[in-house]
Amino acid sequence: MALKIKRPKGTQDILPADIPKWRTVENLSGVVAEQFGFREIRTPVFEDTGLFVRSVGDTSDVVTKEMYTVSSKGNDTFTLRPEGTAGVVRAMIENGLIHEGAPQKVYYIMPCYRHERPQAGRLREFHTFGAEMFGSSSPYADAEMILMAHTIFEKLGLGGFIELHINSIGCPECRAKYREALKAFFEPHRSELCPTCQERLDKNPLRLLDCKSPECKEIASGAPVMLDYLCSDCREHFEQLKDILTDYGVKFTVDPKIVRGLDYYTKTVFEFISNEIGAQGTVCGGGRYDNLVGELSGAGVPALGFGFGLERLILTLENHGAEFEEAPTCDIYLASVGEDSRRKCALLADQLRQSGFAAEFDLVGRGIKPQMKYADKIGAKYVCVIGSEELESLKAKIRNMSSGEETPIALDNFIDEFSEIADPDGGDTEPISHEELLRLLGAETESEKKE
RNA sequence: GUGGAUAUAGCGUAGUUGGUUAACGCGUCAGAUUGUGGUUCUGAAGAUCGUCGGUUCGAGUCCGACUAUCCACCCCA
Repeated sequence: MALKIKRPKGTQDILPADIPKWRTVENLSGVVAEQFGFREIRTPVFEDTGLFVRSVGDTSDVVTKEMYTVSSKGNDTFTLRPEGTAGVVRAMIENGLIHEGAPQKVYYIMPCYRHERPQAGRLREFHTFGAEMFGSSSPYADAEMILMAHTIFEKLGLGGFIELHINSIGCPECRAKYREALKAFFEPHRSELCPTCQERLDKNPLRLLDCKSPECKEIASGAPVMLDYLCSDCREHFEQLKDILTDYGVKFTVDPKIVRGLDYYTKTVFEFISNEIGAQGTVCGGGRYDNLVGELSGAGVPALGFGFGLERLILTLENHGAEFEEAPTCDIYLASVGEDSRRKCALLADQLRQSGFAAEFDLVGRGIKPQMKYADKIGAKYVCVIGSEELESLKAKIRNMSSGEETPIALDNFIDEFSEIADPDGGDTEPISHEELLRLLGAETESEKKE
């Protein structure tokens, strides 16, 4: 009986046909990040459990019920990272990079893991693009991060479909005052709140604000607003940020309900929201976390960052009819008739590849006609049939599969002659470069505007 | 953890008020005169109808349980 092995719940296979859209998003994000002066960083998939408990917060849902934690030999416990920031901050501290010249700017693309019930736009293994900046407390840094995310979405053609919401949750001082004000406001309504909100009232009153139960919403509608409690420093920071964004022409909505579920945020928090991919509309989230580096290392280094979910971004992209085609790679298919000719095809394919071409030949023992069909299906640019006649005369024909045109070619000078036929301009087989990709996408968005 | 929906060949679907060999499209494979693609035509392979149990002379079709998936709550990317 065949074993039925299924992929774990909440995971996804990314198939060859899906790769073009993934590469588009990954490459474009990387190009933009590097334009902003960010360099790529890669950190381990698992970290010491304590790192997440201390950074994400020991009362957060992520830490209390969504982590994949394993115990290692000995007494150590490790956790599959539920988000990217903590590990990156740890790496920056551990490798001394936070002491290099400020600002330090890094970006990353990494899988993350959270044990939740899967649904549209929510997986147990998901991929994030993230960027973090260390050493600047200027609101220009906040704007820089937001502008960078904004630029990526614009370049992907999603400008009109993703909205930016921003808020400030203040520093520990003014937030503490606000928290007291919230408690004072909700306390009289305690019995009317939903059970989870009753708990929140004691543990994290801020979270009361984005409860979706109608009763809580109703009560919360009259609650005090964080923005009214900001200290002068935090208020000034937020005002400047709004001005800078306005200068950039980046549209935003001030949304006092954004509080974020990760404990390390201070001052600026923001989300980019797509309203067409189901209930999980937050494509991108981020903010400032000025105290996290200090809590983990003692060094007072202000920092901020953001992350977006590649799956959610791709969902948004697909919902707007963006098409991603697989680019055919095969330059030449060598069709064989019989074993002697197949041997010749195999050797020729090897030489072609060494000369930089993508070459294929029959590996399953098909007849000539099915081989032609196969060559057509994989999008081979050229086909050469090599049978007994060609082996004797040493002469064959190269067929251009899109035009049907045939050109004679000598088997004993195959590589050179094929290079001239297929490669008159001197080389086009390189994978697409970042610069090229950016140019292509830039050109596309411009032409779209004209239309 | 809590709700709701769904479960038929590799994929997408049809299967009327339960009735004999479960249908169609795509895909796969093979042919349509001698060694040649994209169209068309013909044919073939491929399904214990999610699993287990029940009702019935008879169940893909009704009932129950289980499992899985999806959607939503929650949370967040």
